[in-house]
Amino acid sequence: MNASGRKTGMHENIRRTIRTVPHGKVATYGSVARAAGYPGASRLVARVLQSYEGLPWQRILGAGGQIKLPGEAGMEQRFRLQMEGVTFRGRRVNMTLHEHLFAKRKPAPKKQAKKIGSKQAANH
DNA sequence: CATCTGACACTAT
DNA sequence: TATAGTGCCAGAT
Repeated sequence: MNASGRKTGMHENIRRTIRTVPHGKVATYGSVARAAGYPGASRLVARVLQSYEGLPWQRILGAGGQIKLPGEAGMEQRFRLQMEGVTFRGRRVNMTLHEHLFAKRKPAPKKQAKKIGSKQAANH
């Protein structure tokens, strides 16, 4: 990692978080961002979804369970979700039944002020 | 380095 | 419920 701090790690964290959303469940951009450790970076989640392949992108929705994908892509997302057993309430997903709750996470990835003696102290 | 842009979120109207 | 303005964050120009 960089002395300055993490860099590519952000995308990696977000990707990992997205993969934890199980089949038949959904999450929102905002909740994924928080769970990954980047509260407020909802737009970053969207960027990651477009940048990487192999992610369960259909399980990520806008606040309230709304599909944010425009046009046909949005229709496909809805279709895929329904294939997974996800139900809708009008145009939005019934979050009450399908929202995936992430485990609590650190408020932020801030640089921990040197915590304990580090791994070296423990020595291997 | 300044701006613009986008699969967003939140609040006010 | 729909629209508009503001805040966010990183990548592209």
